[in-house]
Amino acid sequence: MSEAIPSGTRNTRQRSEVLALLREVEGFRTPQQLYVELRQRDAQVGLTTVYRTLQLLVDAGEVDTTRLPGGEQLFRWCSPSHHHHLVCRRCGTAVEVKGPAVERWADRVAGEHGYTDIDHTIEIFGTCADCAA
Amino acid sequence: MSEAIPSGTRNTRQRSEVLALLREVEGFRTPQQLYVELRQRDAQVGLTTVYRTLQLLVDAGEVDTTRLPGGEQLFRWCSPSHHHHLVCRRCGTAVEVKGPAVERWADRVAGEHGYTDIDHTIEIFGTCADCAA
DNA sequence: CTGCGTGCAAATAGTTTGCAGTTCA
DNA sequence: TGAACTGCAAACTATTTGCACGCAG
Repeated sequence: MSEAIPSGTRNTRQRSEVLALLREVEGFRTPQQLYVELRQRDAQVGLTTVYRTLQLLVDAGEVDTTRLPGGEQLFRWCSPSHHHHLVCRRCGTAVEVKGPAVERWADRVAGEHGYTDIDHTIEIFGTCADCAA
Repeated sequence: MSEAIPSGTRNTRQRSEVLALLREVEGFRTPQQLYVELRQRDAQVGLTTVYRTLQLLVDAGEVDTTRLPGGEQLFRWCSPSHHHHLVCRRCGTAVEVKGPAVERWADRVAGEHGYTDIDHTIEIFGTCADCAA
């Protein structure tokens, strides 16, 4: 039932807690934030485990990761299709956005310069309507 | 003559060394790399000073900064106009690219979702022709 | 002169790892 | 049962800061 836990790994209480939280929140979170939120809901999970679980999920392609301009890692439960994010720099709420034209632009530009094995990062940061209020 | 050092600050040997190196190299560098390269050319500059000088230059808008997927900060001497980078993930060589259409897309998307005070990050990573050889 | 700049060493912050004890399959 | 998992504490990495001294203006 609690599918989502990568196969070949164990389904532990801690992992379920992390997964459950990730699926509930709507934006990106740092491992530290997740740790705090877990404690608030009385979920007994160590910070180390939060980090390890997140890494596990990233490897399994079940969560999406990016970085704050300041350098901390952010994680978010994420739909599998390729897209980018519009992230509130205050509360972390994120909106998934698509931009097929942008993808094409990136590939074209890279190709024109002789670059191969292209990958790209597009993040839009702003203050969401709620936080701006 | 060695203009480029932000006004209101002193023109020291160390700052000139950092600036000179930045202007010579063509790609992004981490503070640590710059520090090593400076020592190799017998420029006596402390790591702390490298960090402080880079911060100074970023504040003055004279260098451009971004992050490696791993999280370390990268700095590059950079032309003043707004643009993005196509960075070789192997050697750090970077090409400045412009994409007015992308800028507009980012602003429009953000606005549609009620976000304000927009900023964006667009980085394209790839392997340059030389490194692919 | 005089205060900004420098560099060492120590402090931080985020993240990772070693290891002994615990737990799932 | 026994390998995988957990969590504490310690290790690490990148970066920042405190402070006494030095040099630019």
